[in-house]
Amino acid sequence: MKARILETADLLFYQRGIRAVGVDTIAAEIGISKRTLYNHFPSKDELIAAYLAGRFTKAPPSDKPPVEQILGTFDRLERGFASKGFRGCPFVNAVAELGTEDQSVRKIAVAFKESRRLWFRDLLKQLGVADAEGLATQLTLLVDGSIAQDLVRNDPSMARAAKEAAKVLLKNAGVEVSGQESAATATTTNPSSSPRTRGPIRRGGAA
Amino acid sequence: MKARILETADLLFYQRGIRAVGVDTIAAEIGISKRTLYNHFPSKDELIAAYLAGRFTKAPPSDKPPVEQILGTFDRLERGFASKGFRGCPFVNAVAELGTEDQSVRKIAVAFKESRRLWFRDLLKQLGVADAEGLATQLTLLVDGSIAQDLVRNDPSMARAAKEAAKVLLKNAGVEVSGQESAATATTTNPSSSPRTRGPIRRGGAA
DNA sequence: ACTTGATTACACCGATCTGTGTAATTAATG
DNA sequence: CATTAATTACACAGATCGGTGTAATCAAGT
Repeated sequence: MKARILETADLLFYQRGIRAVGVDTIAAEIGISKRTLYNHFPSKDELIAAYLAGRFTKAPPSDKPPVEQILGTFDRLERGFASKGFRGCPFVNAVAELGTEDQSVRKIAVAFKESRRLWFRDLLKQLGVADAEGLATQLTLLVDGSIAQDLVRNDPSMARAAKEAAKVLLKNAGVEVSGQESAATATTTNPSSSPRTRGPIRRGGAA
Repeated sequence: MKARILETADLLFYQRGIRAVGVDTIAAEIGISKRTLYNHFPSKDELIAAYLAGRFTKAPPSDKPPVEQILGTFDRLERGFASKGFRGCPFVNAVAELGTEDQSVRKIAVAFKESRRLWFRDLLKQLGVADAEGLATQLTLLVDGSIAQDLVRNDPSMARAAKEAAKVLLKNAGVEVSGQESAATATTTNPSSSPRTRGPIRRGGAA
C-alpha cells in the first residue's frame, strides 16, 4: 500500500507540480481514504521527501566503454524526452517550486546533481582526461541544459544537440570518439523545425 | 500604482514561486487593499502573465565584437548568479511549477528561449560559423544548464564552466577566441569547492 | 471464534486561496 | 465647492488546503 501511495504521489507530483497536488487528490486517485494515506506518511512533507528520495536512482554500472556510457547518457535522455510524461528534472523542479525555504529539498537536489557529476568524472578519469572534474561539470551543464530546454520546448532533439556538444568537448580533451555519426555539429537540428509529438508512456523524468 | 503592483509581484513570484504567493500577500507587501490590486489586474492569471511579460527583456544591442558579446553572456550570467536574489530562470521555473496545463505560460517561455537562441545565432552568422543554428542551440544548453545547476547548487562558478565549454565549441567551429584566459578547461572549477556566499542585492533572474 | 491491525467513512478543524460586493474615504480636477 | 475617480476597509463567498478524531468495518492469523 505504501508503495502504491508513493508511486501515485510520484506520478502526480512530477506531472502537475508538488504544490498543485493535494493529499486528497492523491488518495482519491488511488481510491483510498485520506486517513490511510496519513497512516503511512505522517505529513505531506514526508511524502515529498519520499518522492524525491525515490527519484534518486543510481546510475547503473555498465561494462561498456566509458565513452559509450557517457554519450549513451544523451541517448537515454532523448528517449526520456520523447516519452509521454516527461516534465523536466524532478529535483530542479522541486527546488524551483519550493524555493530556498525548504533546505532539505535543496540538499537532496544537490546530492543528486553531484552524484551525476561524479559519475561523469569517474568515467573521464578512466579515459585519462586531465581535467576530469571540470569536464564532468561541463557535461552536466549540457545534460541539465537539454532537460530545461526540452521542458519548455517539448523538443527531444535537444538531447542530440547536447550530445554533439559533448562530443566536441570530449575530443577537445583528447578522448577518442566513435566518429561514425559525428560530423561535428552538422547533425544538430534547428529547434524550430522538429518539436512536439511524444512517444510511449513510460515513467519519465530521469535527469 | 500598476507598476508598483507588478514590480512587487515580480519580486515575490520570482523569489518564492508563483503558487506560493497569494494576492493578499502581494497587496499586503505594498500596503494597498486587495481591491485595488484587482482594480488593476482582473485576475491572478493576468498578473502572472504580466509578470512573465515583464521578464521578457530583449538582449540590448551592442557594438562589441560578436565573440565578446557571446562570451560576455556568461560573465553577466555569473554576476547574476552571485547576486543575492537569483533563483533560476523565471520562465523555466514557471513552466516547471504551473505544468503543461497552462499553455500560455509555456508559449511565452518558448518565445523567450527562442529569442535568446536567435540572438546567439545571428552573432554566430556574423562570425561566419557554418552551422550557426546548431551551435546557437548548444550555447543555450550551456546557458540553461548553468542556470539550473546554480539554482540547486548556489554556485556561480557554473557560469565560468559554461563559458569555458562555450569557448571550446566556438573554437571547434573555427571562431577565433581571445585565447588570453582560456587554457581550455583548465580554469574550470570543481563545484564541491566553491559554493555559497552571494553578493549584492540586484533584481536577479535574467536567463 | 477471537484478536489484532489495517482501512473505511465522515465529520470537522483552522487556515488559506481567488475573487466579489459595498459603502465610506480620499485625492485630484473642474 | 462640486464632481469624479481612485482607493480604502471589511465582510463574505465558495473552494481547497493539510491534518485530526472517531467509530465502524474488514481481513487476516492463531
